[in-house]
Amino acid sequence: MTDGTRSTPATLHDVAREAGVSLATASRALNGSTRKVNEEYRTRVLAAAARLDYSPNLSAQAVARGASTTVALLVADIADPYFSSIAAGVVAEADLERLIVTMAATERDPERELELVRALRGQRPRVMILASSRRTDEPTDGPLAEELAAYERAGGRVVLISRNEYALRTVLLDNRAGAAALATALAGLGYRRFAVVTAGEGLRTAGDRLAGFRDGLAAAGIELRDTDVVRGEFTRDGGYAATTALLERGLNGVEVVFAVNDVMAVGALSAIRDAGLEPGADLAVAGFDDIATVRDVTPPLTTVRVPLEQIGRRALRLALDDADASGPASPATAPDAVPTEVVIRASTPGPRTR
Amino acid sequence: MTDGTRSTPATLHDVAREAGVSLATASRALNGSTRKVNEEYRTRVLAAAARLDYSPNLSAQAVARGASTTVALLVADIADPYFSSIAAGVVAEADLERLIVTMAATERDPERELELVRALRGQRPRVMILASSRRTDEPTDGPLAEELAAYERAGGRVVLISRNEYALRTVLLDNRAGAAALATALAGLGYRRFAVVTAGEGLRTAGDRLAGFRDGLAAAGIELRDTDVVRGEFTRDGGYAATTALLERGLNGVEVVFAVNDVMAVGALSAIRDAGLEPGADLAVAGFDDIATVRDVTPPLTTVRVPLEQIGRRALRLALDDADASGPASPATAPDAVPTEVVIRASTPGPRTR
DNA sequence: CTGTTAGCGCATTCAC
DNA sequence: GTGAATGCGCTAACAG
Repeated sequence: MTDGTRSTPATLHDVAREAGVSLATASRALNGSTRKVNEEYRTRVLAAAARLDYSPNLSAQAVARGASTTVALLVADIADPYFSSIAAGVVAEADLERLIVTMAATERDPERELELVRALRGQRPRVMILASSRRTDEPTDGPLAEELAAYERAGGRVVLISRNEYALRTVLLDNRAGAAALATALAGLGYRRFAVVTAGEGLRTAGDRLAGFRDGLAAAGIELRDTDVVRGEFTRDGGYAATTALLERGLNGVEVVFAVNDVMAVGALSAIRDAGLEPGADLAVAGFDDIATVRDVTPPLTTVRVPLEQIGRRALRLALDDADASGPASPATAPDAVPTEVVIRASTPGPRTR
Repeated sequence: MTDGTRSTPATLHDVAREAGVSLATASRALNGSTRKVNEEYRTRVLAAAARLDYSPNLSAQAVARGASTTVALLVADIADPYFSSIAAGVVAEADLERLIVTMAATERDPERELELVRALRGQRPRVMILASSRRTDEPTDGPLAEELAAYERAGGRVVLISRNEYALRTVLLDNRAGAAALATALAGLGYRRFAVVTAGEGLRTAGDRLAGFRDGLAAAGIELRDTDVVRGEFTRDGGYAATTALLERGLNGVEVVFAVNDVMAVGALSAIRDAGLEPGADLAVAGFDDIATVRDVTPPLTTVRVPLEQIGRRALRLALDDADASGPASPATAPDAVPTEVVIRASTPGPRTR
């Protein structure tokens, strides 16, 4: 029961007094490196701490130690399965290191992102992970770069996910190669006329995937017409709207549409169905990411698998493992890209035999 | 460029010296309440801070002020859309208050939850939000309750989401009434034979929804047979497995299956389809939560809408708004439950006319 | 308004 | 091993 007795939390000082030992001893018993304190005192301190409901003040520890136990994570949208899966990975790995994760959402707004980086930097997090989307028009020497550099100079470690236009640690996701492989696979299935549903210009990820898809088609001797590239927001509704626009304009022979991520692809599926057509049969659909739900839509979605949770884990590891302060990896020693894999499902049954 | 020059972050002290003012003045110029410092000094301090890339140390501020700017959020599984939507709401609302959210995942393990609460308490968060699932066998005077009580006694505010078996602030989600309304609606559609896919015993939310569904059926003069209640994990795969078991056992006339949450329902849809049946037509399906994806599955899922993001926002507001330290609301003044709404979609077309 | 000073809670030197 | 003292970065009285 929480009665009205509002008191301040017990401090280490209180514990020391209660146990009849010095502050230093209490500190050592509760945290100090490996056992250096008499077993008797030790148990007395622990008992006192339990009795007083003592909980070490992490802020105070951080100040005294000059180092926090925090990891900052920036994503574009927490409710988006792409980001929440990455976040789950980061949190899981952080937990192993007894690190606490703080999370913020940029909503894909570069200014917000900058503000958040600034604010989060105040935490002096051990690591800062940026999973939020990078933009093509983003200068590598702008204020964000400045901020990140300052953070690193002060001993922080930043990890980018996906692209490494900055000279910073990066979990490389080869969007371009993945999309190319998808295009190759679809061409192998016999498709010849393609359309792409992508995000508005400016988003690196979307741009790379489109470019990669073009690469793959070109390798198969297929050209992607600019008029067959439609754009929408990088969301389910954006995919729905763009696909609807494509349909209204008239397919003109397009057999399959590639949406640059799965949430847009799912929107595409619904748009096709709402237009009275049958996804897969009348118009095939492929996505990218392999988020959990694409197995359960109808037809199950062909996509490019990206190990989202692992990416999150890897991002944290990357920052923690080279604690030798050797600085960010140079492009030459850049880590291998995370492996992606084309997964063909029923949404691309092969072109209709007529 | 981050060159090798690794330095410690600039401190307020540095800024003060650089600006040629006292520590106090620098502090006031950068944070101190409304303008009390000479405009000239003010700009000088700001300039110095910018020049030095100064970023206030939040930990130090927290220690000095005796109050943090942190909100701790506990969820069962970050990648689950139910929780990530709530989290998105919490983060969005926290952002308005310039509060930082720290997140942890209990993985539905009560022991983990306790550990996490203990660990998070060290942050001295202003608010602690528990969205992780409560269990029926959970004592209201166990160690978790103790821990939460201690936290509140020390001035913290905890908010529970869903159930209020504890005497703590709660965002009430009337799972029971929602499920009852769903049962009523389905009965109104003409269904007479029901099955339920639920989680293993012990989860409050699952239990309440099952009970409510029973209530609703009973009101319609329909009995739910115990043999028509199948259990699985509280996940998509759990729903899939349980439904598969139900199908293998034989439907025996069951017309519609209610899965106690949408992720399980989505699994049910796939299980039905994989068994060679047509969801909706051969076996209707209903879920609970109205997560984003259920509009895009086939057939679109009948469910009970729960304003997940709003719940997250409301949880934070609840904790912040009664900063008058009046303590947790008594049951009598408990806040209204969040409104839920039955949403009938194509997955429950009404019983087959044979 | 500004500067000086005393803490905040804790880790960690340094003597004992 | 243990305790006393110093300092981490910052805020908040407290005097000027």
